[in-house]
Amino acid sequence: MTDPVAALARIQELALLLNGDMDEGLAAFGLTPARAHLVGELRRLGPSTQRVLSDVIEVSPRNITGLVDGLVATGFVTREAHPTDRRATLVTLTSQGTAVTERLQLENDRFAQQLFADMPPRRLDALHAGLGDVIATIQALREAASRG
Amino acid sequence: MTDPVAALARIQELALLLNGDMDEGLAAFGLTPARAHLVGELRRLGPSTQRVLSDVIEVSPRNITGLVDGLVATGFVTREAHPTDRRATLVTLTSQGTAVTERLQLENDRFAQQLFADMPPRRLDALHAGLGDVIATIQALREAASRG
DNA sequence: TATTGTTATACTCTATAACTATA
DNA sequence: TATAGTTATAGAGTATAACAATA
Repeated sequence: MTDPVAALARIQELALLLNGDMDEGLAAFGLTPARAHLVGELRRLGPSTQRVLSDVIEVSPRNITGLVDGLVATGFVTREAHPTDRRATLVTLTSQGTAVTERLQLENDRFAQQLFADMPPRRLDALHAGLGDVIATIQALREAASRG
Repeated sequence: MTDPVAALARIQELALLLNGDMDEGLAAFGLTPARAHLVGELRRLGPSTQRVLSDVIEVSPRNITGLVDGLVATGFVTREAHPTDRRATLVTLTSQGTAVTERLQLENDRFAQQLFADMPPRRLDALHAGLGDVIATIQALREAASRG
């Protein structure tokens, strides 16, 4: 009989560990967490206006200006003229930016393999299912809360 | 047959969700994550010098000065004279600080109950065990990496 | 008029380095 | 000489508000 509080504590401990590792990994590539987030969305979306990035990342337009400034200075992205709207700029991954995001993805996948290499498939299935339940429950609780 | 990459992705998604919820919860009590961490250690350790807090939280002494400044300004802690070392100050939780940390603890526990209320005990056990394995594996990988 | 992105301003978290007061 | 905590300085992430250029 596992104590729910102990189970949550384990999730929280794991979140902390992964966060630390992730931030270190990003720093090794010259990225901060916030900039990596932006670069990741850019990879998913393709060239995007700052306005779109602001909506997707859920951060103020002013903040996007700062993040893009940093990424331009470190060579991950460029600002290009928008073809039809002269108010807007298109933020575009450089080849370096693309290469780094791809390597990050590969590292992440390799880490996943390492992490579960010794876990029996049954146990991995159970873990995956349990995590899915927890995520679903959190989302349900959120919706209930937001509906009042 | 669960894909390890999918399992890691779920852990990362969950970490993100919990982080967001946690930060919101703290903000509702007037605490930032960094200040909440300090207050939590203070609860665990009792009145402590800034030097000790710097070591425990693993953050520069200068940063502790800033965090304590903020917590003093918002009424969570006080700076008291150290009884024997006149260079040092003892950071002490106020009654408000104590009350808030206790409420945070209660909320966390209540959240854990809610989160797992509908999960069968077997499944909770499996999740708990799987998480323990993952944490142990990460720590082992870290040690291996730090030994070169 | 509404929208895009900027400048202006401010707060938090983080760091290193130099300095003061004490040990 | 070493330690505790500060001031000085700097960079990153976050926010709101005012403003320019453009739609």
